[in-house]
Formats: sequence, C-alpha cells, structure tokens
Amino acid sequence: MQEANDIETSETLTARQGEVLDAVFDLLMKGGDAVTMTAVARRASCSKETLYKWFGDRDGLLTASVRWQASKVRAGSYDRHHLDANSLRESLQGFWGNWLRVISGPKSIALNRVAVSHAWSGKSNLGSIVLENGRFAIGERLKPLLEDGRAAGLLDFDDTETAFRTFFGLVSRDIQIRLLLGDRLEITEAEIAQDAARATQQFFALYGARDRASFEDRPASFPPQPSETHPRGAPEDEDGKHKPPSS
Amino acid sequence: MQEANDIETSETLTARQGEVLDAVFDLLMKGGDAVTMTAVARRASCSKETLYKWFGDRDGLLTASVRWQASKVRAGSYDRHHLDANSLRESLQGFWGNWLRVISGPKSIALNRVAVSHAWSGKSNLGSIVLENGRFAIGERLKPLLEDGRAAGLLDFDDTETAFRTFFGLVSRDIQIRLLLGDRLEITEAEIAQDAARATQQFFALYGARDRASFEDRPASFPPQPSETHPRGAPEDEDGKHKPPSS
DNA sequence: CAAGAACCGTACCGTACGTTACGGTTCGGC
DNA sequence: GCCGAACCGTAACGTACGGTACGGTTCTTG
Repeated sequence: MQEANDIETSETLTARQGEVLDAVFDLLMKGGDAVTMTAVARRASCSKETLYKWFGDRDGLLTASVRWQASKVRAGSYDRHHLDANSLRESLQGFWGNWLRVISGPKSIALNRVAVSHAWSGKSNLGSIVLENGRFAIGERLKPLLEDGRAAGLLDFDDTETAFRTFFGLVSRDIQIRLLLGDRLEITEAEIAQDAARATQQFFALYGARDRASFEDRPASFPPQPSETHPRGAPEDEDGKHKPPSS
Repeated sequence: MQEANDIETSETLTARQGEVLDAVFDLLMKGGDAVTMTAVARRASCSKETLYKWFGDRDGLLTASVRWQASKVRAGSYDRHHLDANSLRESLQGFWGNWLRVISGPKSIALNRVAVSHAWSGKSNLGSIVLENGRFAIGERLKPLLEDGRAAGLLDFDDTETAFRTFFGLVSRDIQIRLLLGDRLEITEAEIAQDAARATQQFFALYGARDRASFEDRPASFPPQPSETHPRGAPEDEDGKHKPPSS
C-alpha cells in the first residue's frame, strides 16, 4: 500500500471512480455479505487490481463509498428569506418532510446499517462519517433557521441545541430505529407530510413565542391552523402500526 | 442438523446454556468479529460440538444469545396504583429514566448493533426480536399507564399509539442513533433524570388535559412544577454536545 | 505510429473461520 | 462397578474471500 489513498488526501473522484462506488452501494443494498471485492469488480466491470490501487483495501473502498453516498444524500438547504410565521412554519415542515423522505429511503437505510455494523466492528469509523453528514449536518443547517425564528419573535428558547434535538425527536420518534431493525414500515408521501406538519405543530406548541404581548401584534392566524391539522398535538389516527418484520 | 434446535421449540434453557449465551454476549460487546465459534467455545469452556448440538449453527447461537439477553434487558413494569397528577408524572419519569439508563448501557448498544447488522444481512431476523423486546415491549407497558392517565382526566389524546410515539421521540431524540453510530456520548445519571423530567414535562405540555373546566377542579400545582424544572419546555442548557466519535 | 501508462480479466495464494470428526473424561442410572 | 449419554478438547476438512501477480487490451501522449 505505497501511495494508495488518493481519496483520503485529494477529495476529487473521477467519474469512473464514482461508478465503482455506486456499484459498491448497489451491492450494499442487496445485503452486506454481498459486497465482496470480486463482486464489486464484476459489477463495476473493473479489475480487483484497480480497486486495490484506488482504495487501498476493502475498508478503504467501503469508507469511500459511504463518504460518497453520504455527501450525495444531504437534503437541500433552506434560504432565509423574510420570515413571517407562515413562511417559517412552511420552511420547517418542508425541511423535515425532506428529511423524513431521505431517511426512510432504502439508500439511507443501507447507509446507516453499514455504518452501524462497522462502528461496532472496530476499524475506520464510518459511524462518524454518517453522523457528520446526517444528524449533525441537518443540525447545523436547521439551527440558523430556528435562531432567525427566535430573532423574529416567533420562537422562544434558550438553548438552540436543545430545541433542535427536541424537534428532531418529535419528527423521527421511533421510525429510524424501527427501519434499521428491519421493521417493514412503508411511509407514504401523505404520511410524511402529515408527520412533518404534526411535529412542527408540536414544536410550536412547545417553543412558539406566546407571551401575550408579542402574541397580539402577530397576524391573527398563527401556526396552529385548525384547518390544516388538529389544533392540539394529537392528530386523529395516523400510523399506529404494530407490525414487526417478517416473522 | 437433525434435531438441533431445542431452543426454538422448548423455551427452556439450562443454566449451562445460559452461561454459554452470556459468553457469546461478552464476545459481542468486544466487537462483532470477535464472536467466532472457537472463541465462544474457549470462553465458555465447552466444545464446539456441544455448541452445534445445542444451537444448530452460528446463526442459531447468535439468535439464542440475542433472545436471551433481550429477555433479560426489559425494564421493570409499573403497577397502576391510585393516580393523581404527581404519581403519574413520577411514574412516567421513572419509567423513561429507566429506559434511558437501559438503552444507553453497553449491553443494549451491543444488542441493537448486532441486530441491525444482522437484519441487514439476510438470515434469521434478530431485528424483530430486539424490536419486540425493546420498542414494542415498552409501548405495551406504557400505554396502559397513559390510558389510565386519560381515564383519570389527567391526559388528553385521541390515539394512544400516537401519544406514545411522541413521548418516545421526546425522550429518545437523537441519542439512540448517535450511540449506535459510535458517538461517544456518556450520559450521567443526573442527565438521565433531567432528560426524563424534561420529556415528561413536554409531554404534559402537549397532551396534558387542560380544558378550563377540568383544570380548575384539579389541585393547584399541576405537573409543570416551576420548582422542578423550567415551566416551559426549554431547560436552560442541558447537553448540547456536538462531539462526534473518535475522528 | 510507437512507447508507456492505466486498466481489464483471470488465475493464484494464504488464511481465517464454519463445520465435522474423534478420542478421552465425567456423570447419572442400574 | 459397568454402560451409555453428554460433554470437553483438539485436530482436521472445505471453502470463501481478501489480497497479489500477470498477461492481454485500450487509452494517452509525443
């Protein structure tokens, strides 16, 4: 392994290398045992020698692939145009809806699965890569929005991190662990939208500015719009599926 | 493999078999690659032949061990004595505190890790076992308490499952995924208690019965006790640690 | 067009681990 | 005290896979 890792140092990947890494990820989604060097080479129509020259060893290949996919997965960021209550609420809903869509997708599930498996198994930490591009990335992207909301008098919290983590919990609840553990849990687009709306609503119920003073000089229809979902935090039915995986 | 699986059918495990399964789990916590048949045999001071006779194959051994540990992990249940606001709040706090303590422990982390890794890798589903003894078990244990709370006029929600999942999210937030992904994230006993209290408080803010009518014939000091934590859902600082794993 | 680099395909090597086989030992029942 | 069952320890087998070597082919460059 003399000068193997082009990747670690220079972040540039050729198109061909990208194809290879996509092949790796395809294999990953077909179950982790499937990703052998031979299989990757065959699937990507390249030689094992090339794999080793490019990525050093199997672990480097996996790491590069995870990094590659993780960097592609990050949901779009939200520009902070002028903030009123509705635009804030819509931004938040959109943000989390996007996120729900991403993490419930097969790519994200595979990504997290392999990262978890690997973090457990010693060697180079895919866990931190996924964490950095997932949980922490959305934190850094959402927190400015929350703080803008606070500055605009729409939100009220002391610690941004705490508020964010609560929001995170309201949105994700048990779905990530369930998906990772193999629970068949298909989420329709409608459910995603509804979940994002419910979570946002609950977030406003917890952290929305509601001092009488600042409340009354806001437009009449503040976030919890009775027309959209339940005014209180309990939508009627939703998705109470107790449906463990293929028994 | 003629009549191997004593375990699948008769749920009884001899003490010796329990020792073996504990040995497996010890190995599991030392990184998943460590759990080879030879290592298990050596650690448990038994022969490989016995392992195969008892558990069929490596997968059966893993499955038995996960089932064994999962059944030992379940936090204690809570009896429904007479319910007033304070006892309910304390029960909930205690329940979730227990749960936080469990899932942040190394055993639970190892358990979830191996289950995730395995669920990803085809074969017999450890995921459902962990799910059944973890997420779903606490659901079944907590929901009666919530419904008693509602019957006593202390809580207000339509769908128990939805309320429970929200509560789950408020408590767990991002800690489970972070722990699984290898984030060093030590949680002190104090933080656990505080988190459970904060989550409970937020849950009451979202689902506590607060119609004017039933509110006024309740004792003066309803759950959000200003003396305990912040009356609103935002504790001052808490644990905003952005501390990714060993980079 | 020629020389060299990059790469493909395949064959090969070493090893680690799952699985099986077998001789020796302990132990409960008659 | 004898017999068989259960079990221990270890040795052996087969295989799958990570990693390497090498000849042939395509692409780049001057």
